[in-house]
Formats: sequence, C-alpha cells, structure tokens
Amino acid sequence: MRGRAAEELTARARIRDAALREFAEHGVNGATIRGIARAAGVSPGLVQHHFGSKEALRRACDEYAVETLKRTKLEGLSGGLGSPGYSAAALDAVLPLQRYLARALVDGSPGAAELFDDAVAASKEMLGGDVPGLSRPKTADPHAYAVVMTGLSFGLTVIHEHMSRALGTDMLGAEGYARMARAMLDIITDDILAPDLVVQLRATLDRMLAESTGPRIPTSDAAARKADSDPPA
Amino acid sequence: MRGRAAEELTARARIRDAALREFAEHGVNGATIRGIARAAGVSPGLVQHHFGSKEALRRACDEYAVETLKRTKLEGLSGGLGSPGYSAAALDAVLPLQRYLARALVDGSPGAAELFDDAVAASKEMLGGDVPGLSRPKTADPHAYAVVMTGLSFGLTVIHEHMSRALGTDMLGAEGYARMARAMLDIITDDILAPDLVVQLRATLDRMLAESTGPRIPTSDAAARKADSDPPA
DNA sequence: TTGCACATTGAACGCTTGTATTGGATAATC
DNA sequence: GATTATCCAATACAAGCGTTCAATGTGCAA
Repeated sequence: MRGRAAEELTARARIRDAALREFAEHGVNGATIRGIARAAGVSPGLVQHHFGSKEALRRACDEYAVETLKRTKLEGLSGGLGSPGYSAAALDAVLPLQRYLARALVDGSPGAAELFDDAVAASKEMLGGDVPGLSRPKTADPHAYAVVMTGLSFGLTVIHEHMSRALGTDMLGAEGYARMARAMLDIITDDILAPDLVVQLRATLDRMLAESTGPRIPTSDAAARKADSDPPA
Repeated sequence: MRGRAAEELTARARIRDAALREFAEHGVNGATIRGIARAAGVSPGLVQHHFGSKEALRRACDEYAVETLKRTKLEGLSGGLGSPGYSAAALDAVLPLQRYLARALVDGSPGAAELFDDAVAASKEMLGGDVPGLSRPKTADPHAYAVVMTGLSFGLTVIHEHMSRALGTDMLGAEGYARMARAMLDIITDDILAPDLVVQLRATLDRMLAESTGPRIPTSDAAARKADSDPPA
C-alpha cells in the first residue's frame, strides 16, 4: 500500500488526482465526470462507484487539498510569500493543489474558504505576536491589515494564469515564483509613495470611512480596539 | 432613446445587465440562458434573438465591461488602489462590472486578459515615468514589479467574496473598499520586515533564480535591461 | 474448484442545457 | 386601413450532463 510508484496508484487516487486537475482547469461546473474519467484512464461508472456523486468527488478533492496544503505549510516555514521553506520537492507536490485551490476560491468551495480564513487567522497571530524579523505593523485596523495581507497572497495565486502570461514564466513554478516574490519584496520594502501623498491618501480614505460608516468603523482607535477584541486564532 | 430611467431600459440592455450579473455570480458555465432571461424578466427566446448565442452574449458583456471600465478609469485618476478619483457615482456604475471582471479573469475571457495586460502596461509606464508623488522603484526586474503590482490589485478584486467575508463588509463597496485601501496603504508604507531579514530573503530568492533559470533572468542588471527593452506601452 | 466480494465496464435513463423555429402582438409606413 | 418590420413568447429538438444499473472481470478464502 505504501511506496507505490507515481504511476501505479490506486484507481481511486488516480481519479482524485485527475479530478483535481480537471476541476482546476475547467472549474467545478465545466469539469465533467466523463472528462475526469478519461483523464484518469477509467470508465465514468468507476468514478461514480468510488465517490458516489460529482459533489462528493468535489468534497473529497477539497478535503485532500486542504489537508495536504495545511500539512505542507506546517512542515515548511509558516512565513508568507518570500518563505525559503518551499523545497522543490514539496513545491511539486503542492503545485496541482494550488491550481485547484485557486479555482476553488472562486467557485465557492468550503475548503478553500476555510483555508483562507485560517490564513487570515495565522497572519493575524503572526502580526500580533513577536516574530523575529517582523515588527508589529502600525495600523488603525489590524484585522483589515491581516485580511489584506492574506488576500494579496491568495489573490496572486488565483490569477496565476494572467501573472504567468504577463511574466512570461509559469508563476506556479520555481522560477516564476521566485521572480514574483522578489518583486513583492521590492514593493513592500521600497517607499514608492511620497510621504505627502501618503498622508493625502490616508486623509481621503479616512474621510470616506467616516462618511460611509458613521460610528461603526472609526478612523483610529475604536477600529484597533475592535480588531483586538476578535479572537486571535 | 436617451435619458431613460434606470428601470425603463431597452430589453437588450436589460438582458446584458442581467447576463453580467449572472455570469459574475455563477461563472460562464454555471450561468444559463434561461436564468439570465428570468433575471432580465424576458423569455429565453429573446436572449437568443438579441445576441444569437450564449458565446456571443458573453462577448458582448466582455466588450461592454472592458469599454466602460476603460472609460471610467480614464475619467478618474489613473492611479492604483488608493486613488481618490473614484467618485461614489462612478463606483456604483462600475461595481457590477468589476464583479463580472473578477469572474471573467478566472473563466478565461479575452476581454479580462486584455484589461489585465493594459493595466500592466499602464503600471509600467507610470512607474517608469515621472509621476509626482511616485518615486521610481529600485528593483532589478521592473517588468515583474509592474506585473506584481497589477496582479495584487486585480487579485484582491477576484477574491472579493472572501475578502468581504473576512472583513465583515462588502469589499466592493465604499466602506469595504476604503478599509481595504487603508490597510493596503499601511502595508506598503510600513516596513514590517527587518532589514536583515530582507537581505536574507533577497539572497534566497536570488539564489533560487540563479539555480532555476541559469543565465536567462540574472540577479541584477540583465533583468532590468531586458525589462527596459520591452515596449513601455 | 467453488463461492464470494469487490473492481470495473458500458449502456441506458432522465434531466437540463443551448439553439432553432414558429407564431402572435405592437408600432411604424405607405 | 393594409402591410411590413420589429419585438417578444412559447414550443420543439438535439446534445451533453449526472446518475443508475446490470453484466463482466478479478483476486482471495474455503
């Protein structure tokens, strides 16, 4: 049962892998059981036999992707975009799952949403805690800070197709990933915005927030207090 | 023909608007002509009559969205996330289109890809030119810099559903948008990464790039030269 | 060998889809 | 006022979908 060669997997696993690929490429609605069966080299009936229904197959893919990604993230460094913890081997294993996740995030899968929320919580904890090399961000809205931080990372993955096209390299590969991470590092590190423009923008946004929300999400302290009162995990 | 009230549009426009909504919500494959017709309050046959086929309807939505978004972007400030040029009125008009675009980016529409590439070119031009308040970024790979910059913005829009859930506010609304933009501003402005960590990360990424690409995308100068040789528009 | 449980297949069914067609209502034109 | 064009609804139909099911192949215990 263990140590099988990559091409001698059980039919169930082959179907799951094919489904991950087909779901990632065509979306949940676009992928068909017949197409998945063809990609897995089995008959459509066998897919039904092993997973019962298309929705159950999707759930199985979801659970597998979530579990594997969580485990891989734990094994590597828990850092964000520029983490050196991605060994090439782990990257290969995770790659198809990330493609699937990218689609699932848009197609509305529960697993993808869970993964996103977990990442927000992890980001929040990391930003709030004392991580070496990371200073606590100065922000009036730590929650939004963590959400945006996570969203930036996930969002890039979701549009990896366009990123790859514009970059000329597959973003979900070692080279493209490194190139993107370095640019990301440049963006975070450099201060491209002039200080006076920053204060002007911030004033505009604060005014927008004051206008649209009334007392709900005030400009400075209350927002921070509210975010701090949220459960950190 | 002109000055019609919002609810007295021609049937063709009503169908198009409904299609934009349905495509945005269920994806291109998930949306059905019957569903679009129901949403527009017309018969399915009328959709066929006006647009010929589902694919043609999609193309019409694409063109309309691209043209309207381009025009709106031109009217407002050509800036990125924190631009104060988004008046509330323009925002309302653009909102459904952005939802559609978010889906179209993943479903693989030509218009969305065009919009993305245009944004990359615009970002590149802006970063390379002399925009007041914007300093030219210090990066070895200006092209990747512009691509990532654009991808960050587009990616956030694509996962707006998850952003809104995590934020507790609709991201594609005035309040959520402002809250997100402010957090984005905090992220770009603050230097959360310690300088020594930055150089370490950069060294790791440079090594990854040197390993994976060989002489194609070197660490420093050649990449910059290559990117500069690309057409700026 | 026999019996049995499981893996696997391929055909069939019901349903929804996109599309084509027919026909009627309404308004403009002569 | 008849005719024509345009707008619209309803129906019909072929294709593809997820799903079901009976039949066949396969490996293991008795």
